[in-house]
Parts: sequence; C-alpha cells; structure tokens
Amino acid sequence: MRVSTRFSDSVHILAFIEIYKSLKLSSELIASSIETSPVVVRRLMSTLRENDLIDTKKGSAEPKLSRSPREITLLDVYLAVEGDKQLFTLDTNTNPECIVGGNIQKVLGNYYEDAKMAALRKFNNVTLQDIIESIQVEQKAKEHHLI
Amino acid sequence: MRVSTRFSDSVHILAFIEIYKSLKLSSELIASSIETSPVVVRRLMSTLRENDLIDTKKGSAEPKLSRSPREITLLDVYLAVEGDKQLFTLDTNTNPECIVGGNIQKVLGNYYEDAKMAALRKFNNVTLQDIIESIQVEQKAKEHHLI
DNA sequence: TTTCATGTAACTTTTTAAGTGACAGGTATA
DNA sequence: TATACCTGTCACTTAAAAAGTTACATGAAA
Repeated sequence: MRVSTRFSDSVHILAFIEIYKSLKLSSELIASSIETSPVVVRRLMSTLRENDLIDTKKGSAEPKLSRSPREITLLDVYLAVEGDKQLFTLDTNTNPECIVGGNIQKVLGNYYEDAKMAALRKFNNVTLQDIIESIQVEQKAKEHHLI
Repeated sequence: MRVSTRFSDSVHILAFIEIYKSLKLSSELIASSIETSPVVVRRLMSTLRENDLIDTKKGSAEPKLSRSPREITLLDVYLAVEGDKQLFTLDTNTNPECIVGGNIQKVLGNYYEDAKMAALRKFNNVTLQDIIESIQVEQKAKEHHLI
C-alpha cells in the first residue's frame, strides 16, 4: 500500500498551529506548508480534535492547541493518528497445524511488542516544544549559512 | 498499500528450516506452513541467501542456515528483508519556503531515527535460537492443556 | 446577506507487496 | 539416461491502505 505520512503530517500541523498562531490558520494555509490538499489537513485535524490535541470551531479558521506544547509528546500524536496499529507486521495467516505456523505469531508478537515499546518510549520523551525549538534552531542555522 | 509480512515470514522460514532440517525442505512444504505460495517463499529465500543467512542449491530442496541459530538475530533478518527502510515515515514533500515545511523533515527524521534504533537494538538481542525455543515452549504448553 | 471555512461523505488514484503463471535450467533417482 | 521434481526468476494481476479529489451542508463573521 501507499506509505502513511499521517504521523509526520500531524506533527507538522501541530507545530504550524503553534508557530503561526497569530495568523488566520485555514486548512488551505496549513495544506500549503505540507503540500497536500486542505481536505487531507481537515481530516487529520478531525482526528487530532477527537484525541483532545486541538480545539477547532466549525466555520472559523482558528484552531488552537488544547494544551501547552510542553504537554504534548510525539507519543500523544502517534497514538492519536496510528492508534494501536502494530509497528512490525505479523503474518496472521499461518498454518495452525504446523509447530512453527501454530506458534510463531504469539512468539514473534511478543518480541515485536518489546521493540515497539522501546520506540514509543522514545516518543514519550519528546515534546512538541522540543520539535518547535529544533525547527527554529535549524532555521537560524540555515539563515546563518546564507550570510 | 498492502502491509508487508516479509519480516515475519522470513523469520518463519528460518525457524522452519532449522526445526525441520531432517525433512526435504521444498519451497512448497515451507509455503504450506506459512500459507502462501511457493514463489513467495522462493523470493524471500533469495533475499535471505543474498544476505548470507541461508545456503541453497538450485534444483535441490535442501536449504540450510549459513550459521548457527545462536548467531542469527532478528536484526540480521530485519536488515536483510527491510534494508534501511524508514520505520516511521517522513512526508518528504513539504514546502521548503515555510519555516515548518523547510525544517521538519530533518528534525522529525532525527527523532524517528532514535526511536528506530531503540527498536532495532531490541531485535539485536534476540536470536533465532530464542525464537525456536519459544516456539517449542509454546507448543508444549499447548499440548499440556489438551491433557 | 454574502463570503469564506469547516466537517464529512463518496469516489478515484497511487503505491506497494502478495499472489499467480510460466519457464529455463539444475538435481537426482528409478 | 530419461523422467520427475525443484529452484530461481520474470512478468503480470490482484489486493489493500492511504492520499487526493469533488461535492456539499452548515456554521462564522464582516
């Protein structure tokens, strides 16, 4: 299938909302930064709203973060848009009559879960504030090189 | 897209080869355990062979592990079949003229890399031997419950 | 009251991997 | 040594998930 960029794009939306909170934040403007369509942005924002990460008002282009960027982690965003989707994919159709086919799902699934948890713990230690500050540092570094 | 089960299926193949090494290991037999087609198995086995995890002989149904199952880790298998594919997907098409769009790929990419490394370190600590023993334990537990 | 936005539904396109059919060439054994 | 079987690989089809698109009812605001 096509690869999902929902996680990346959602972080993008949240950072954009915070950094440009003084502007009129229409889905069209946000979409122009992500280079996607306004509908895709609105769909992602619906998910973010359902997960209490942003507040929006129908008909009005003024989305706001539901809480401080210091209190939103990458894990919050990941769970909002990817839910409990498995990160490493098990083949769930193996032959139960075979010793390997009949047991590998449970066995591998446990190791997959360990690995996924290790990754998600990393995300739990990164806040939206970290992302925003890193973006700003990168931007300044970029501008510095131009001089 | 369709979700990739190559990693799972490759571990399955390796465990199967080791557990049933006394049998004639045709791609058809292995495929019956994975419940897929022999061509899919042969394709995966080609990749495993290219990455020095198994030895095969054209025309002859006797694949062998290239080294002891204690010396093959889940990471070896993952890297063989997934290569350096990103685990969390960046949106690589964002607006470079925007502060967010122009810097988020690098910033998020770094955090994604940290999370991926944390997961892959877990896989580096699990051997094919661990998988095989876990499968056998699960099987015995299953049989025990039947009595 | 007109203009602009959101929220959402329905549909199409894109992408990636699995599945399928075919076949040249190697293996092995009756 | 003929025959049956198997691998390795190619080309093509199908399946599934998400992005992209079109459309529109409804709300906001000047």
